[in-house]
Amino acid sequence: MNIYNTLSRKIEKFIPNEEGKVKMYTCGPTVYHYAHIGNLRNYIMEDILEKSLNYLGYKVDRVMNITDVGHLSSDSDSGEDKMLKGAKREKKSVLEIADFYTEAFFKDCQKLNIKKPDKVVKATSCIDEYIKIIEGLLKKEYAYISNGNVYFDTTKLNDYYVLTNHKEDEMVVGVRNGVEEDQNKKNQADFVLWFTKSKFEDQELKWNSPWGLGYPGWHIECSGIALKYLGEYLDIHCGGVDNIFPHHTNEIAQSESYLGHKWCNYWVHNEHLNDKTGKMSKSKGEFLTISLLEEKGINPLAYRYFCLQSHYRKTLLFTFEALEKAQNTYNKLKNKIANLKIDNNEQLEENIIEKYKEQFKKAIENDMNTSLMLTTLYDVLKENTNNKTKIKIIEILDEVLSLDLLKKEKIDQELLLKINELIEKRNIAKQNKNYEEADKIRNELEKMHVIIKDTREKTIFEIR
RNA sequence: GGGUCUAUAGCCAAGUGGUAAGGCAUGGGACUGCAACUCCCUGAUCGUUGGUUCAAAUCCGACUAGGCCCUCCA
Repeated sequence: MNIYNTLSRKIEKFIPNEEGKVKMYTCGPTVYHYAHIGNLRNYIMEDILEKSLNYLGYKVDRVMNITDVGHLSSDSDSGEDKMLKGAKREKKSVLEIADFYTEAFFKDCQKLNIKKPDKVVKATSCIDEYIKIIEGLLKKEYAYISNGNVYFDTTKLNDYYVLTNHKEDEMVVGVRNGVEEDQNKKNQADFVLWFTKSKFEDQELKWNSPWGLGYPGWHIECSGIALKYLGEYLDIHCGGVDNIFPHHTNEIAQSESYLGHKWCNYWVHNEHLNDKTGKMSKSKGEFLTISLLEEKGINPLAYRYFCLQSHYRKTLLFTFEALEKAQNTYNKLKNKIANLKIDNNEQLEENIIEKYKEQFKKAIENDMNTSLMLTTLYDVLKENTNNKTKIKIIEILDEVLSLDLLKKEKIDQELLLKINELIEKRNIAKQNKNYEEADKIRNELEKMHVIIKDTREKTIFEIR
């Protein structure tokens, strides 16, 4: 497989440390609020990556963290803690908030057919690991203590800005509003590993440490969890492009200084979902959640399709119009597939299956080109072969795409009776040329989300 | 100001030096009582501008526009 590596800024051939196995770490959500659909684009693409690697025959060992502690909105020990802010907003404890939104997050994932990673780890469950790493960094003098907090000394590294090519003197400090500089740091680029001094008097979660009662800095969390669950050598680390700096840059600094060798070979970053004003965020513009889309009549899987049409390294512009079109496309595709009727005498054409498995593989290997993966689907539909073979191929491809292409809605028996009754009534009306009555029934069915189709033999229907 | 990414039809896109895939939308037609579904037909000098080359959407330079990052973030 070829994949773009932020470390080299090039598309590289993917070679894991251990043949046939992939150790993959993906930055998870901070569970202080619902995920918006922009966040979820990232998880959809990571899901495709994991499933693509499976498709290529790799055994993927994947870990995702849940940030349920100490996510400061600023570098200094001022500002607000996001978890705490969420807790205050809803008058709950930090842990209650974390549990609630973790569950909400995985519910959204489920609706989008995003597989839950085998290992999902809460940040608060690995405090000992962070302390161990910080102690190691202090011992090696990569870290120092200042006014109660422990900081990472970025001047100890030859190349701190491996991911970005930033030049320190040309960086603007506090470019974002509300960022305060921490006066305890020795250098501008240093970052906190452990806080004991906090201006939050009501910080709920604190742990004992060699440096006093406190809580971990944000970046140490991912390093700690990855090292604990995936070992010293990581193959792939994923996240959104906004995490390249400082989060991932700092992870590399901590982990490699602690380990004394290179840590992760491939850094894979997903581009954002933008609205017309730019990056979607929880703090500005419309806060679009999966539930909100559903309220507007959008199938979550149509949103998944919308994302797959594009490429993970390209910003994608969100509009309701574009999404509705994607839903239309998705429905058409499902219709076409549903119309493939199998004749029992049909034999699977293995050479055709192989041909498309290969085509799909090429799309994956081409830097995870999801748009080409979807094209493969359309090629299959047009292929000169029997339906049994087509369905077999679609089944194989859908293991990666996860669009429920072959899934039929389960219909409640009572509803089914009602629908058939109405259809029959309509057909009688039609026979009597009572079209007014026929159309009335059709409208009634439409209100029940039942779309009918008159075919030569009989009237069939589907539920949207 | 610095870093980084992007630019192909109304939209999403393929393309990896040999003369622009595919999908949706649009328009036309078949089918239908009218629709829907389905099927057939329907569109591009590839942001601008120099250069390299027999040949450039593709390589190089400049410019333009936009996104993201520069200590919240997917």
